[in-house]
Amino acid sequence: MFEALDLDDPQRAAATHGDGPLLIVAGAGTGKTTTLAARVANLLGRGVRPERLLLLTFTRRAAREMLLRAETMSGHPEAGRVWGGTFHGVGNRLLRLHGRALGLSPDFTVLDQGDAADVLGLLRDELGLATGDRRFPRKETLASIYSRTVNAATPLDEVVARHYPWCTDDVGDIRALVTAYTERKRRQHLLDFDDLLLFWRALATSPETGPAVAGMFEHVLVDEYQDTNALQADILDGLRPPGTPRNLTVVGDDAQAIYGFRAATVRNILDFPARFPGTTIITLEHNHRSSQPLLDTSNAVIARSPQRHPKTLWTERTTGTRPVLRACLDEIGQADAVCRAVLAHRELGVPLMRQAVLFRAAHHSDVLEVELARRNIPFVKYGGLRFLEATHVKDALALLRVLENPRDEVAWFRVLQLPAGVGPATARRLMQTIGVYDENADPVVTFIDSQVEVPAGSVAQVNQLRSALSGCADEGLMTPAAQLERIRAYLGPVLERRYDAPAARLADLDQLVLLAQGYEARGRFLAELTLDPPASASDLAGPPSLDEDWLVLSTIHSAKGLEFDVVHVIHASDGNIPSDMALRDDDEVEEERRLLYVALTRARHALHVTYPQRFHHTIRRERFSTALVSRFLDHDDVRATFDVAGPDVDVREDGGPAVAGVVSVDELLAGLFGAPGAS
DNA sequence: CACGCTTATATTTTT
DNA sequence: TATAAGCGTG
Repeated sequence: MFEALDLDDPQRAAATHGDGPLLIVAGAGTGKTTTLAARVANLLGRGVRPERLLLLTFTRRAAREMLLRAETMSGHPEAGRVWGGTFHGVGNRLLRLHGRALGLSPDFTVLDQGDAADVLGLLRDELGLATGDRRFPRKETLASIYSRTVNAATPLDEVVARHYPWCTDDVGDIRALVTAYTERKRRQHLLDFDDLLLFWRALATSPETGPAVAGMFEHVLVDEYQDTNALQADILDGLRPPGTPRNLTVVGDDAQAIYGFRAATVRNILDFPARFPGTTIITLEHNHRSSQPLLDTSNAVIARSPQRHPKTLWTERTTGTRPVLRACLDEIGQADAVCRAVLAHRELGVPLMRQAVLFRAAHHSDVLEVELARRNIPFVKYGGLRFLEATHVKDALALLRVLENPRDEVAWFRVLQLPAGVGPATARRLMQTIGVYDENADPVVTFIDSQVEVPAGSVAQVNQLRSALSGCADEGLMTPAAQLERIRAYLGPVLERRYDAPAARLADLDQLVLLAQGYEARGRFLAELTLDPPASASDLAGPPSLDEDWLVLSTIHSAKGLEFDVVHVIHASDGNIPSDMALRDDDEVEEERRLLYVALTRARHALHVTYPQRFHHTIRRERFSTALVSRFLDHDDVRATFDVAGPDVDVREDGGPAVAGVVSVDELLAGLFGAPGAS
């Protein structure tokens, strides 16, 4: 079955490898997705039951795509029954099945990073840490400190000293806070992202449950291994029963490690052969993606990385256009240059969907997005979408969460403050009254049935909340979507009271109802939404138009593993790549270099790298600074691989307004040919 | 005690 | 930009 598949020799060796640990060191564009999918297909072909296979990927989307390909390759219709997903997603499923042995209730609530920060914020108040004369770290910072400590498996003092030095004096308080946080999560059946990994490891390593869990899987395959952390490595270690062959396959590229901020460590790849004796190592160096001129640039950039596992990528596609490095006057000039290049490639036959604009931080595309909208160039943006972080979306989900887990304190705290006139103090008192903290109480029923004491002006609104909850709780047969419809009806007036323009927010709630369609169980919907939130506006609303073409905008992180015919990297200036925020030590700077490398290696045929020579600070509006090209590109040998272009002086001169005549002609033409309603 | 106002402040990347 | 903390008012 593999003969038809067009694998090169090392790929085939990896796909058909028998039992025992296998490390595939796969350079960018060397077809690791194909190889991994082929290996899954091969295992299925050898008679391994799909449900005895575990495929761990970085995103759920990656798992889906890989299993789809495996299904096509193998002609095996059951690849869908393979256990596939992220570490967190699989941990969630396993813990709902087997968590009872660890004292977990199977209907625990999963907290995302924001929820975790909210819990920490509540405790921060309760412990009186915010009221001192000293500033205490913000709840978001506290959540990062906690998460980093857990994932890096490093003592708190060290993490704080190294990554949060300004919090050194607060370590004692942070420690007390974390103790309270852990205790509260346990009492309220809450698991944060890190708990999913911690409990999974506990499940896998416990003498009681370990053998059963380890026995579930005959083969385990892990993608993007360079971006896993110490905790995840421990989990893999515990995932095979002692004395059986370690049928563990990991794929990764140390040159593409970009999740150090999440405590990922390249040690996992480097130490793999030592940790799993008898490891077979296969290196993929044959690049099937990029033309040689683009590889020359990528190779030159990564060659300066000091801690590199040396690899020489090569390709048969020795011809092709050279990449372009373009300095622009300012962000407007950059947006203009990108639009022109995008349209020029489209004229040459590259659809917008095969082109991507990549950037370091989500807000780097703001100016470009305005320009694209102005020119009627459709696009979807990946990364940086904060749909689930919007207050009104959190409110709706909090109502659902209260119904699912009546002990969920943060959800109650949010829900009870929805009626006007009820603030933090009243909410806290109500939570005591209805028994949120009482293991044997049913707070939802108590709240609905008993007359609780609230401020006189709030009675009517509290009754509306009561009736909304009872409307959802009454019927056990109501689907999550139907419950959300009821919640939306309740929240309508609340949003109208609170916001000037409630329409857009109500539309978000409609999206939420749509996302819930097809789910039978409320708990499952909540957990999956948390673990796999919509990654782009198109995930929510569907593509801009079904028969239309659209440009991809993405953070570099979210573009990991993807490829495009044409890639435009923007804001390639020092301060953005590398980010000013990531200059604390050499390790951080090197991670930024690899980030640029990841961006460059997404391109198949053409690559445009641009940077504005002057850009405005979004914070202090009046100020702008002069930017230099990224330090990773500012070397003669790197520049030599580019065609270098200067600013587009015909667009703007020294920051003045665009030439009036050009604009009015464009507007005239847009009026004649543009879509109805477009200016 | 809630809420609307002001001022200071810190900003990346994501499961 | 958006959140947190502080202050005055009802």
